[in-house]
Amino acid sequence: MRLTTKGRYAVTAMLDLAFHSQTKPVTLVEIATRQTISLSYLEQLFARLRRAGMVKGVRGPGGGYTLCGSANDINIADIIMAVDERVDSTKCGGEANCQKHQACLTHDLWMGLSEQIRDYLKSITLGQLLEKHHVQGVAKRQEQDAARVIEVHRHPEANVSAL
Amino acid sequence: MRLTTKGRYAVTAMLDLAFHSQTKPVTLVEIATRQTISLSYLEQLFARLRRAGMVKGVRGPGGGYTLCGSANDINIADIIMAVDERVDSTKCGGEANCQKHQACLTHDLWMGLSEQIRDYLKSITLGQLLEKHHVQGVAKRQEQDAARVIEVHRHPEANVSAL
DNA sequence: ATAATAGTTGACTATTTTGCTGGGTTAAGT
DNA sequence: ACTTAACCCAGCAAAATAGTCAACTATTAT
Repeated sequence: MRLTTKGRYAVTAMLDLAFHSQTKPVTLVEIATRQTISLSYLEQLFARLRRAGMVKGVRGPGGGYTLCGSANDINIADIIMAVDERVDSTKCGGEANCQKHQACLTHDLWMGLSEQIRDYLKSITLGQLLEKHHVQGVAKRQEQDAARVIEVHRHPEANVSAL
Repeated sequence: MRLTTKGRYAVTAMLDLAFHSQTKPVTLVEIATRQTISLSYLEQLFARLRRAGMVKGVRGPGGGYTLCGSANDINIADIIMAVDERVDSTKCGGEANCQKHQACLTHDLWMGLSEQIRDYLKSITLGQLLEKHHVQGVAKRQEQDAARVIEVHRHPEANVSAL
């Protein structure tokens, strides 16, 4: 399991998609502008995500991408692995032909850790993240509201609508 | 929090160090040969680890590196962050000047996830990994012993010492 | 039919990271 | 003095990352 900016881009885009594709397909152009990711880079990422069966492309006017299935059925580990292009990740790929015992020991340790991380990310779904964020968002808005109440007392003209 | 091969090298080297520096300092040459990492790359990694206060260098003959403190006090997240050279990691670095609300929302989501991963890795120490591995190692050896018993019955000449 | 939309593909470039080489200098033990 | 090692650089080649460009194909609204 590797965590790079590439995976972050993919997760971010999928989050955006999950958030906006409730009613209609979302175009990559929208995601690109919202998330400030280059369109063509998104195209590459979504090509992999589509091949992994996580999103579905809808052609023609009004088209775009939608999630395949519910946001609650899509976990973070799968997204990252879909775009990450697994490359053996070890020099002695689990083979028994590795003479260097010590190397294999620590190598085993790392693999175990990596697996733990993967399991962990597998237990987190897009739906959970959105849900969690929703809660946080509400909390944050409440904070801001409270701050605005205080602020209004000093600068009554600053009472702008925040959303 | 990023997980790359660089971090893996660092964790691997630290595991090796924790395992072998019980009595005396361990030279980078030893680690390099055991873990098949280039000496100069190790030097770079250990320069950072030293600056982070995780290892102590001892010069001169009989010198090498030792852990600063117990293996139970060194967690994985700190090792990775020490070598990883934090580079802002976000375009709108938490600033309030980011107009793109939507971008910040999903960005927040990712940051939250990243933090969860970091907390998770912070909860795992070198000592725990070594301990865990020790248990696994014993179990694996027992498996192999059992397999050898079976094997001996078929090919008595294959009774080589495995360790 | 045809134009518009939008995905598909592949090649191509710039930048960054990675892993490594080799040259030193400095401190400490013999 | 001499050796052993940490320590410190400057640079470098290969790979990965991030992004670009352009031609192409499939779908659908009109």
